[in-house]
Amino acid sequence: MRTVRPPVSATRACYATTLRKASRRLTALYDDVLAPTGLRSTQYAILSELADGEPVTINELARALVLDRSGLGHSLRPLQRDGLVRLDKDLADRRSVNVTLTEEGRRRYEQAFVLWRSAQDRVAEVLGTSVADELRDQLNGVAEDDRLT
Amino acid sequence: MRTVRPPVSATRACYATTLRKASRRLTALYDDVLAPTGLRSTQYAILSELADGEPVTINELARALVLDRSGLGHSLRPLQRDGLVRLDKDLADRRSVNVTLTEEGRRRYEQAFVLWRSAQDRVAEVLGTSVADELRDQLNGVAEDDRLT
DNA sequence: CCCAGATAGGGGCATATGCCCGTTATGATT
DNA sequence: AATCATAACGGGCATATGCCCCTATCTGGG
Repeated sequence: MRTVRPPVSATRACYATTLRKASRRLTALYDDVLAPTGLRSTQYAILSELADGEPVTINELARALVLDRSGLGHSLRPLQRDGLVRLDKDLADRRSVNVTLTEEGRRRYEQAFVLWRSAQDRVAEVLGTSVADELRDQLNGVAEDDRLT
Repeated sequence: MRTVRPPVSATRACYATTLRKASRRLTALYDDVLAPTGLRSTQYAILSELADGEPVTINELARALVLDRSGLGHSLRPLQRDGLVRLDKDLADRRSVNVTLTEEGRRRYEQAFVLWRSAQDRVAEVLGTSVADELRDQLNGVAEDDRLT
């Protein structure tokens, strides 16, 4: 016996694939909006994580962003090269590297922040603020759920 | 004056960043589960989109997966190299390239399908089936929403 | 004090994604 | 039939991510 209604396509059934599709769609939107600053979504995310000013190690940053530590190291190179972040050996634990925003990095971040907000507004406008916020909060839960490992 | 409760971190506020974090978390889980097959999540997604057997062009595939056309072209190379998919010029429109699963590709897909289901079950078990399904359905909506462009 | 085990990164390699530009093939217009 | 706009790719380049292995440091027993 076959289902009456056509089953959803295989990729629409997969939790991970759906998440990646939605992620690509939204990332493209933010990338477009942020383009004038020369920053990409991921780069913006890194800068915003550093924006409070407290130095963080690569490991801490990776955990906060749910990123692979090595991968984050690579992603920091362009930012360091462009003078937006600084990497300093931690004096107390010389295995660690502290990442901080440079002045230039802060300027760039603040410039991007304005555009970022307009991207956020656009999403809230399309999905509805409460829907978007609830969705985001649920996804933060998924992102931080250690059982999903 | 400062806020009483610590504000959510900047990256937890961003719709796109949250989506990418959750996406990375879940993709890592699926990659782990699929590892024995030598397929990654994205590759599995491509194969599953081809699994119904009807040939699709690179463009159609890209749209279905919310992927950049050029990027998808690159992603197909490893699959073609490993003999899992075949690329043929469309006879009717020779600009187009039809992508189809090879026999080997189908075998691999079916092998991966079993593991994929266990990954799905794991997610459903952690989040709850109805929560996970609703979340996924909402995200499919986001992925397909042309207003988010 | 010394060593075994654990931890933080770096480097290399492979895939993932996207953008831009150039080429080829269609199709609609004149 | 010549023309021109459009569509589908391919190739090159840059960042995004992750994995694995190696090195430099810590750290907690002996």
